[in-house]
Amino acid sequence: MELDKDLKQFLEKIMAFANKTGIAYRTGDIYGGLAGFWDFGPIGVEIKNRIKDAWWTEFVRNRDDIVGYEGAIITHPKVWEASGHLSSFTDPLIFCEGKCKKKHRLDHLVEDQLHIQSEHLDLEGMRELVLKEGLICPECGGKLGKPITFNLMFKTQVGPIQDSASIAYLRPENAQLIFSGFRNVIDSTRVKIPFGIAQSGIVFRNEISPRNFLFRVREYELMEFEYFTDPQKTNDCPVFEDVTETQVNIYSRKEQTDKISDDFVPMSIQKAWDDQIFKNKWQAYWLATFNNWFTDKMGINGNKLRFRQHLESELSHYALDTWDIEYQYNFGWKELMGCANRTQYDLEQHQIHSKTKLHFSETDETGVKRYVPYVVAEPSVGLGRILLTILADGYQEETVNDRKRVVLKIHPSLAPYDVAVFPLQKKPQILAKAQDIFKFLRAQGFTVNFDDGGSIGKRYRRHDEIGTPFCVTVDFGTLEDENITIRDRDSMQQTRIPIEKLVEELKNLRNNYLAAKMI
RNA sequence: GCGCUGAUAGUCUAGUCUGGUAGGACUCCAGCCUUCCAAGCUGGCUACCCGGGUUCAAAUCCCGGUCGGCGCACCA
Repeated sequence: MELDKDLKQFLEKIMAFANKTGIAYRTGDIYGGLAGFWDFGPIGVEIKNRIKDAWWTEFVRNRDDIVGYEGAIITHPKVWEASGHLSSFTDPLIFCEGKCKKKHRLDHLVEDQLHIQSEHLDLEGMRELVLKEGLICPECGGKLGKPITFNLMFKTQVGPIQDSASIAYLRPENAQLIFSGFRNVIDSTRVKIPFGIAQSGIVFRNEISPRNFLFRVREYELMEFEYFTDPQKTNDCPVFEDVTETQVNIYSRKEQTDKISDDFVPMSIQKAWDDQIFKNKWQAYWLATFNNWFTDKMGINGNKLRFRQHLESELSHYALDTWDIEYQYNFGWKELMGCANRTQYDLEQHQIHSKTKLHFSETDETGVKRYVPYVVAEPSVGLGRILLTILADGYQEETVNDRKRVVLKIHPSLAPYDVAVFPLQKKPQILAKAQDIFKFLRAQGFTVNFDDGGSIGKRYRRHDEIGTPFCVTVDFGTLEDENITIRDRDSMQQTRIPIEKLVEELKNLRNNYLAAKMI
């Protein structure tokens, strides 16, 4: 059976599937749900934790140049003042109640139509002007409604007294915790430039319109790091060789604005660098490294990934150049990961606002050198988006014996269970033997599920659906010869091996999963 | 946030127009049977998104809200 993943309904199918299998549910479901917020169920939390662990292992534990950090969710308000988030995100808006229903910046309307400065007016002041001066919608001449203040940040108060001094914000990104904690990290550890500081944590954004299941949400876990270099050596990337051969799909500004080519171009990282498509070598390195991590460790189809450069008009206030790695969802090519070159902007801002020196000192042959480090790359990826991508990419429907088989073909290292153990029959000796193997595998560090419910076929299907890569079945023969059957999720092939080789075999199968798939 | 549209068990759905005992399939649970790919039989659990209104009577009609989808807008 061919499953058309481009269909508009595909994501709804994934949502129903995730709900049914215990991956994700609407939060407060019994009360009707809350838009933009999701709970993760028993299966979802396992997959999620494995993705997170894979990220941390790859980019923190297994690297000499990146250290970890974990900042507070409710953040010192000055942090957002310094970063520019506070001033950039309190736009007063007003809606047209006439024909066009469009939204307008109220401060701009007041300035344009009345030619007065709006800077010192609050929302109420501007509202009075609208009524007094009879301002109308500049689009269609319709009546204007009640104005609102739009801020992307969730606000809260700290302590029992509610006044302006008690206002604090839930962080909309982890990055500012890293920047505001930068001084402490360089003072308390022996990091050497170039290096990165990584953080995985929950962030909050009061999105106007949450959409597409786990894709656009108001609370999510962001895994990101800031990679700092000497501002004079932003292109000194000694590990660039590791990625030069990597083949990626490039969708640069040129492809997006040229009428002639409005499609991405496949090429190697080396060629992209030679053709000056990237402005910074480290940024190219990190994008390529993540591309490989998505395909090799997350098992995501590389043909559905592309590198899209932000247009000038899209760039954030702090960014010199930003590239997204996009995935081709059924609802279009959308950002899976962003990687901005944030320059020295943030550290310099915090240096000014905090009156604390945020420079790095190092000694070389020419003497002592001091500088504010330069963030060449900030690879930033939402955990929920990876989970969604893995579900969308791995969900398959096949026809087996005229019946539908739903199988989640996710990388074995991300599956909620490493292996399931079944007794072929509920006979006491077989049950006991299966229990022994179950306990043995668990003691060996595998995440194991024991299932003796219903028929053997039903158990295989149940585990196909949640992505369990291997099932081990104990039968009468096992009692005689100590052999069991390993059944492979994707191919449904069965192999009979001795119990003593089981652990080794499971590890081999898991480690060679992608290579075996290629053949 | 605006416009259009929808919401019935864990899942898929019938019933809504035309108000009158909410039905089926799959899943799940128990039992029997069977024993390497969702087999069969019997039994069981579980639902009209929420709040008002109209009515003798509302899943059904009306109003408001919530949540989803699509489009627009938004996405530093």
